[in-house]
Amino acid sequence: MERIAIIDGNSLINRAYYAMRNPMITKDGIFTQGIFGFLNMMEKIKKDYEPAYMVIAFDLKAPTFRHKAYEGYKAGRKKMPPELAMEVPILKDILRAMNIKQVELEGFEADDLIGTIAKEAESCGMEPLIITGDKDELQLATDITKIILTRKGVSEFDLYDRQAMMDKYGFTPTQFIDFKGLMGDQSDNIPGIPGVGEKTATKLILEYGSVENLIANVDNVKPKGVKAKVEEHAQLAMMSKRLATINTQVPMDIDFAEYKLTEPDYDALIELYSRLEFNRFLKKLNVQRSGGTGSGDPAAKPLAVDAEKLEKVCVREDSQLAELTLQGKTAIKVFGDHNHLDVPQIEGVAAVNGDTYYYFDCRNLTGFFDWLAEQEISFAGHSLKDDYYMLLCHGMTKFETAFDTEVAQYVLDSSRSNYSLSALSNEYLHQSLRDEKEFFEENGQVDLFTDPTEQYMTYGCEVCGAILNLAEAQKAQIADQKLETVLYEAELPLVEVMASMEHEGFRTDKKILEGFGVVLAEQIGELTKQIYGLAGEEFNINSPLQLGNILFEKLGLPAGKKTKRGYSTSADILEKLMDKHPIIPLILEYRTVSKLKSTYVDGLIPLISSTDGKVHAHFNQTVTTTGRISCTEPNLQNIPIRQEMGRKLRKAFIPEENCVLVGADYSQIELRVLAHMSGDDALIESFNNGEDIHRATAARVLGIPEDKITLEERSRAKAVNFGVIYGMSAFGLSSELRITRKDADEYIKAYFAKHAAVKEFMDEQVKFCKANGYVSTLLGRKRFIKEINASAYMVKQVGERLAMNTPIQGSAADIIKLAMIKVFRALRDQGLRSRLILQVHDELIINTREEEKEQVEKLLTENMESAYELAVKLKADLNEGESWYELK
DNA sequence: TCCCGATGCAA
DNA sequence: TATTGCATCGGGA
Repeated sequence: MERIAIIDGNSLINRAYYAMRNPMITKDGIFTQGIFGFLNMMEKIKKDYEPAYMVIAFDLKAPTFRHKAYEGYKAGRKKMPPELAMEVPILKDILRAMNIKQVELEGFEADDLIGTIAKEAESCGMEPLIITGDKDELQLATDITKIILTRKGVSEFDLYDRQAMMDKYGFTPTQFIDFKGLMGDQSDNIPGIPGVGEKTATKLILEYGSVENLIANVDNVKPKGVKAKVEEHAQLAMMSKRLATINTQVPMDIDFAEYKLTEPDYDALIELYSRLEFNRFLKKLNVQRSGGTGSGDPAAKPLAVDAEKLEKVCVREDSQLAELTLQGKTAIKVFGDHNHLDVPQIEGVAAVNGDTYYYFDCRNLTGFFDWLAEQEISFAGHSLKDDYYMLLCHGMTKFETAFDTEVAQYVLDSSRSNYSLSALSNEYLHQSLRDEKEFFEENGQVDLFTDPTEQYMTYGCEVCGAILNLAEAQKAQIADQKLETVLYEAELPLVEVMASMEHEGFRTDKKILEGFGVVLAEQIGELTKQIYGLAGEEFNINSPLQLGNILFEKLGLPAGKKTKRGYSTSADILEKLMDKHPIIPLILEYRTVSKLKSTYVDGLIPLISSTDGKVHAHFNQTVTTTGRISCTEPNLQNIPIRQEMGRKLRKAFIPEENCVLVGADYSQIELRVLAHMSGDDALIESFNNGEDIHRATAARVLGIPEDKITLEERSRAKAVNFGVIYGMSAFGLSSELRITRKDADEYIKAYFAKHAAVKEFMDEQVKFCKANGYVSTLLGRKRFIKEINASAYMVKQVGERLAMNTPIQGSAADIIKLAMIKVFRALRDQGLRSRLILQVHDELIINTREEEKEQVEKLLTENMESAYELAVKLKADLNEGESWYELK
């Protein structure tokens, strides 16, 4: 007889949720314990009973026929907590991915659907198994239909058929309904007969068999008290029985073929399990999937490396190194602290080369880094820059990059926020891999008293294995998507350059910063005093909330925009109030000064390494959606320059001894890229003639000669040029230029009239993106833009702007990355000691040995200008100085 | 303690 | 209601 498992979805997830002592929650804040318990229970049922069919019944919010019969039905039942309510839709997604049928029907409870299905199944010759935490469903038991009732949450269960039920309760499943009709049910707010409890109800049922029969023979009922109660509440008892009766005649279509258990949608399931961090289920899924016969799943092909089968060598003595040479591609993972303030300590290095896994215990080896530098190997890693950084700190200088799985994934999809090896391992390999923190939490923290070698060795092998397997999978996708150029020509060669820039660092004069800090502190004190005086009270000037209240409530200034919390106090609002009150300029001044002090003085000083007096910023290659680099701790890409007061900070950034700073910045790189990509004749001609591009734009749009263009007109044209790059709107331009929307609209029209090719280019980007879901840069870098086909107007508008901006910003990023690689290589090839230390989107800075200055200036300019050939010349402007301040 | 909104710095 | 970032602060969960 084929079994069909019929599961009470709401009941089971409720039980699971309350059974768990500790809440389960993912790092993204999704509660998962209900789902987890549910799935465990389901797995157990599958294993123990091997049903051929399965269906899950859910309740709907809509009122049922019981509510209509008795308005108090289920009144006062406490609602599902929101944490659990959030889990239900996710569970439903999982069931869908498992290809398990779900049923729900307006006007009926899950009980009724379950009863109806069970009855139908039985009549079709199946053996129904009902899985629930709800005792009421015991009434559905027959000689064939069995009820599995959860006990102690969901970890154990009892199985009842008709006989088991009679043994336990002494009456039949049907009598169970009569029993409830008499004693009622508090949880469903079924009244029953007041004063009749479990004892009396049991006695009455055993004697009279049913509620109807009891009422018919009420005269015989003893004792008198009970008789009176039954007489008085006969109607109530009948109604209670009706409420407690599960409807097995629900009008629903039952097609058992839909309930047949089949193969799940593995990819969907993996995605969901990954998101829910159900690593155990993930692992089980892998086993099922690879063990499955002929499902024809391409992802089930054998992995390149089986970490468990590698020969494992632990190198703890220098003598072992002497006998060892490595060649060719090597997966690597360096274990060390990622400290940028001091020399990072390296615990050990894991490496897979060929069929052998090596773990080098660096705490015991003295010649390891010299040895490693001599090996003719190319590295494959995940976030190799971090490994390189640590190795650079220990004397290695040259690296060959075979592959980086983090960078590769960034090239495949730059919109992700999580590039962790464990996430990618789940997605590509369907193997769970703990991240470093999880691993050491599970295996005991490393401390002074325990030898961590064993742990690092075990974990390193898993990591290196995953890297090699992941790399193979990614390479195929890189080829499919035609991303080879951007990956192999730009991103991978850049890894070493980024590591080197971090390692070199930027020398920073702490004394200058501290001196600046003192001056700023004095100014802040003075401004604070004056502001308090004008406000008539003391308050936190840094709090937009408090400041807004002072300005717009107490002083009664006209409020501009509102924010979610209150009045906007941003600079552009305050500037409009400049003449309205003397406190305004003081606030703006205070803002400027305190920004400088908190972010750029107080924030920067602790990041200066005491070892070498430099800041070693973190450059990140996988953060921006467009292909730019980003920079943190500190962010050297936003050091002030526009205002003189802030610009003075740059005096603290200085070259090393006997060195000078040499920098060069691309002139109008994004507009040049636009000229090239759009092929706009007017733009191209202006660039080729070496014209001032903003002045030339103004002249064309306004139809007057260049030499008649005023500074005001030039500055407007400049804003429009920026606007074009950003995918401008009339609204955006109008607020930027403080002109009416209509004027801005006309300006834009006039601009596009004179730059038809630009307009055409922009339209084409949007059109392409709508058709293909992505846009591309010069090197073929892609950015997927899901907003582009959104139904909401605003969202779609955003998508269109991204489609217009990304090819330009991204292509400029491509070009400077190529330039960085060329410059880095040129410095090395020419045997120079000068080093690239910073990139700021269109600018490169080299810490230059004085004696190498001319050579460096030449190679920097030349390599930047020849990085990529465009329809217009690339121009780089050179600067030099004794501090970053002087590079202007 | 962590997280988000507001703000402001850069290209 | 203009693109891409990061750091700081206040204030609330």
